[in-house]
Amino acid sequence: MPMKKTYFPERQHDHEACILAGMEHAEAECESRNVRFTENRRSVLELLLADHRPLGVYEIMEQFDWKGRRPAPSQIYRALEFLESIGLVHRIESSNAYLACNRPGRHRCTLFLVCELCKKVAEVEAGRMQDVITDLAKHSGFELHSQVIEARGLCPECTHAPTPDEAGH
Amino acid sequence: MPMKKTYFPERQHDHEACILAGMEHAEAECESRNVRFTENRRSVLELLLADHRPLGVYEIMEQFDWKGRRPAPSQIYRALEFLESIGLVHRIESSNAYLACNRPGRHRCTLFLVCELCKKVAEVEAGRMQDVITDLAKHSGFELHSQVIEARGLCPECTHAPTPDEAGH
DNA sequence: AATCAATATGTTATACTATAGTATTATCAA
DNA sequence: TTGATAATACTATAGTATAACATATTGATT
Repeated sequence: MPMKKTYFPERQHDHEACILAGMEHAEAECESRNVRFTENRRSVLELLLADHRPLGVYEIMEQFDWKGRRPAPSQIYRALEFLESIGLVHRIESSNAYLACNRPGRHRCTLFLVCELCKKVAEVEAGRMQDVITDLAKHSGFELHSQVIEARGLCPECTHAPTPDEAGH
Repeated sequence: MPMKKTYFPERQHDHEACILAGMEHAEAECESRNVRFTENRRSVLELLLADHRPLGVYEIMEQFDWKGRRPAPSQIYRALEFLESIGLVHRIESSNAYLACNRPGRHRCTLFLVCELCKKVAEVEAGRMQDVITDLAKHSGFELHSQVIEARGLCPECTHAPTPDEAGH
């Protein structure tokens, strides 16, 4: 019987390394696209990478303490828009919140598995779904620009032992 | 070559009959579930049925003129929550807006095709996608509760002739 | 170095979306 | 008629998002 692959971040993964890798990838991505990876954008991405949950803009604002100042919402939105445009951040529509991409550049189409308890999100390659949507759109004469595919439910850990401790994180 | 089926409401369909059918179905649905189809709920559904676009809560509030009073947001939200819970209304996550169900009780799983220009929405049966999601969730040890599948792009009419007239509706 | 265009930020204001909480009213069954 | 349940009315507030305009930074060009 094959081991199940959860796609959710492992409880004991090296989170420091995980953040670092994310920042390094971002660095490289900006360089290769010849766009600027400014302090603003860097700070927002760092905050998002620090968590495997999507954060609302006001959560980001609260944690954002860049040189003692408080950023206005538009600052955050601008950074998010930029990060999203180059695939470093995803917006989770059903949560109105933003998630640092965990698998940069690897997915043709992504299904997000959103845990309703601990809020963690897994990104799953969903090429098969992309094909079905493309097909259905074509048959409807619909010119497809983008799609949103999100599943809501309980992650493996929360299914098994949904404790306040897990939920609290 | 087979005729394309758009799933979008036909320009010349009998809209009066369409609204009436929606209200009658709602009536029957509430009766069979033994829940109350109150004035509040009725009014909100009527407003949604009058349009094949999803409406924001504040759009609904503006149009809502029940006995001269102005409802508070929570009134509308309560009606929407009720209508959604029995499948008469869908929430379109990527628009933060609400749509009267066009094909009540007919779909196992729905893909929404959202036109970014005229805002009309088509509901397409997406059983194949449900199967794929169920499968992916199972392999991730994810307990699936619900899913959101929305495509954004241009409807057949707007693809062909995107005029202000069409967009304006 | 000085200039210019393009990009990004700072700031203020405002609009839109959503929920909490409490009091009151309507409905219906016992 | 009383009591339980469901629904509404109302007030307040929290959270999400954009517009508009001024300023500053960057980097290319002269």
